[in-house]
Amino acid sequence: MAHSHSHEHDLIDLRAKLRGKDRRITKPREEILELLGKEDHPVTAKVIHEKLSGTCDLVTVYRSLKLLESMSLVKRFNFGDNTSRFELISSTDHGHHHHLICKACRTVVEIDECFDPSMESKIAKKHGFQNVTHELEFFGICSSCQTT
Amino acid sequence: MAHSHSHEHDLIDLRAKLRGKDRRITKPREEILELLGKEDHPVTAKVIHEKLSGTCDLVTVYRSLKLLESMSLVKRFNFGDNTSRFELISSTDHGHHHHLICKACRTVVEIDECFDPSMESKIAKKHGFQNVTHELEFFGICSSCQTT
DNA sequence: TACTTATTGAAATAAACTTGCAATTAAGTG
DNA sequence: CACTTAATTGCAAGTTTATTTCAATAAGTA
Repeated sequence: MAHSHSHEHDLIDLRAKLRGKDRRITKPREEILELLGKEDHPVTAKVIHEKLSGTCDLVTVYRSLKLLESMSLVKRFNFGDNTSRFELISSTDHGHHHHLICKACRTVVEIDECFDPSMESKIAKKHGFQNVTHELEFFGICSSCQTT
Repeated sequence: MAHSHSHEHDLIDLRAKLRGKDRRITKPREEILELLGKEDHPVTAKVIHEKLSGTCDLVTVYRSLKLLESMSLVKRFNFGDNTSRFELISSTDHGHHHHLICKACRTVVEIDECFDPSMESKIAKKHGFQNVTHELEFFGICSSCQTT
C-alpha cells in the first residue's frame, strides 16, 4: 500500500520524529524507509539487507527496524513462519490493513476489508483490557496454485 | 478450551488417524496430546518439553507437534514473538477461536467471538483464492497491568 | 573545527527449530 | 511368542532469526 509518492513525506516524518530526542538521522534509517516506500508487501529484515546490498550491516537493519517500529513509521507483521516482515505505515490507513497469503507459493495480497470495530471494544470491555488492537491475516490457495 | 474429559477421545482420535498409514502410536505422541488436553492456553514446544520432564527429547516434541498438526489434532498459534504455541483442537470449536494477549505480562484469554464468516468467502471470491482461513489475535493491556 | 555521544560493524551469543544418522521400538507376520 | 522391517527416537551438529557487547565511526552542536 506504500507508493512512490510518499517517500519524501516519510523522510520528513522521520526527521520530525527524531528531532530533539537524542536520536540521529542516519543513512541506514533513511535508506530502509526509502526502500520500504517502494515495496508493495511486507518484507523481512534479510530481504531489506539484500536489497540494500552492502550499504549497511544486517544488525543495523534489525536495529533500525526496531526503532522505526517504535516510532510508528513501520509496522511488523507475522505470517506464521516465525519471521517478522515489515511494511511502511501509510498515511491513508495508518498501517491498519490485512493480508491474504497463499499457503503454497507465499504470494501476498493486501486486503482493505476489516470487521466491525465494535467487536474490538466489546472484547476490551468484557475482559477489562485497554488499548486493544488486533492482528488478522488470511491464508488460502491462490488461483495459480490450485490443482483442480 | 480443552478440558479434562476429552483426553480419552483425543487418544482414540490419534489411533484412528494413525491406523493404516505407516505411522505409529508412540509414548511421546500420546503424552503430548494428554498434556495439551490439560492446558487452557497454547503452549510452546519448550514448555511442553519441560512439563514432560525428560520423558522424551525436545527434538521429539518438535517432530510430534508437527505430525499432530498435520493430522489436525493440534493447532499452531502465533502470538507475535516468533515462537509457535500449540493447542489441542477441541471438538466443540474445531480449533477455531482466538486469543486476547496482554502486551505487558503476556497473559492469555480465550475469545469465542468471531466476525461474520461471509467476509472470508467474500475475500476468497474477490481474489480467486480457495480454502481461505484466517488467524486473528487481539492484543492489549490487561487490568492488572494498567498503570492508571 | 572540535566535542560529545548516538550509532554502526563485526564477532560472539541466544533462542527456536531442523537435519543426519545410529540405536531403538512399534506393529505386522510366521 | 519370536522375528522382521521400517517408523521413530535421541543425540550431536547445523540453520535461521534476532540480540548483545564493545571498539570504531559519524551525526549534531557549540
